Amino acid sequence: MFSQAEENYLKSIYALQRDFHKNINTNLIAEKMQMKASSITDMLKKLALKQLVTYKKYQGVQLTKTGEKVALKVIRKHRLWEYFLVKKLNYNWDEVHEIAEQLEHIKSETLIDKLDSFLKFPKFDPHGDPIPDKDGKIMLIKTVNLLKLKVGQKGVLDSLKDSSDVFLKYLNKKNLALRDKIKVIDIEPFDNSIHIETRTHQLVISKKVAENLNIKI
Amino acid sequence: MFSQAEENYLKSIYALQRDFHKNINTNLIAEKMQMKASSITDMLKKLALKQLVTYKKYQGVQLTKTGEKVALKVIRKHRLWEYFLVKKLNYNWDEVHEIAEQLEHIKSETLIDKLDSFLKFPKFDPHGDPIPDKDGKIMLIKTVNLLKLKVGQKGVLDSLKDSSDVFLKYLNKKNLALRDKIKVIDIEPFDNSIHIETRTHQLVISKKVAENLNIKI
DNA sequence: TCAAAAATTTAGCCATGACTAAAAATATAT
DNA sequence: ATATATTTTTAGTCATGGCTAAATTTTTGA
Repeated sequence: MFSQAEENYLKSIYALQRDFHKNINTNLIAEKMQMKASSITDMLKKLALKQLVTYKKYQGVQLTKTGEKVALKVIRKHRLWEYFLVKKLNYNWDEVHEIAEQLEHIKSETLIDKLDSFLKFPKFDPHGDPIPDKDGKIMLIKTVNLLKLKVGQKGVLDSLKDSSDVFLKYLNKKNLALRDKIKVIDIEPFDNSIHIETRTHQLVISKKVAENLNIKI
Repeated sequence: MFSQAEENYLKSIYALQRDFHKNINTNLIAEKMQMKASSITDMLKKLALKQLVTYKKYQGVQLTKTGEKVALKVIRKHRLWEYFLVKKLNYNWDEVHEIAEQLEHIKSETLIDKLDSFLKFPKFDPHGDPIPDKDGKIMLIKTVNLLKLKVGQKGVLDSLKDSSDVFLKYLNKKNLALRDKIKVIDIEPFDNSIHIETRTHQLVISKKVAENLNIKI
């Protein structure tokens, strides 16, 4: 139906839309996908022709209803495969992204629902992200990033903005895991670094780290 | 490392070599892969450059040691994924080929060995074909095709030459399964059709069917 | 408001891997 | 032995999806 390249564009645009809630521009997509802006323009024209995005020259893009449905299907596949890799094949959460990037493009009408059933219909992937159901319905948990908390406030680490292996390895090293209770002890005005406390230990994290931690209050 | 296209060529050449035990020519590959001979020539040149086959113009090809190793890795992946699809996701044996054709190209140093371990190191795929181990060693079972049996001779249906879904559905319909005991009751000289008997029933199969059934005596 | 900067698009190129049609080499049959 | 048939290769085309460099449009700031 759609090529791997097309699916990857839709997925990226979907993610950017969720983060920025506005028309997504060429450079943003280029940066996210680590490609050149001219390549993006080319593809946006093709996606527009196929009615997967609405695109007006120089005005950025938006997914159409169809485009969003396709994106959600790819995301569903990605997250179910990640769950499979971690829960059944004993991978660590920081090892599965690359492989799931490939598996998400396997074409079959039935495969992903059978996998879903085999896995007993998990609701969240190993990074805390919700898995869309077979109708593309996705459970949106309300979270804020840790930067928004004030001194003394508490919350639970729910999911991550960045799920790259470097970031995941950082969290491993610092002994931070999903579902950990986190309390803000102090905020350093000079560099916005944050002193936090968990059930087991205390540590200082940088602004950059904090903005990638989604907290449920 | 290698593209899907390259891997598919190597796999096809491997299969043809196993069937014909000689240099494999362009047309044979073209027919097996359902492509035009000119496309085959193009790719053979590329594979030769990468030392995956030895190729002399107009003389056909042979896999090199490396080429064979790559082919066996792809076959290992294909068969393990087929086993997974049938045993874990409850697919029927006639539904898994297409999906495994895609899954066999997933790139990862560790995935297939973890899958192998998860599946408890199966030795045969759902069509009775041996699964190469992680060193590419493959168990070769000595079989003959059913055409070779004489009236009165008995054997066990071990595996299939053709594993296409049409043929598998035929076997389902006729109630023939791997490991069935088969006895030749009569051979019709006019069209070489064969009257056979299993533990449960009798039937007549055509020459074409018979030559695709591998029998262990 | 308008010149410079930034963002975006266009034009043209490249690799991969398919194709057709024509040319060349090999095999076959009288 | 050689003409014909068959097989294989070559040459040139196409689609996909990247790229660079240049042109164009939009945004920004004095």
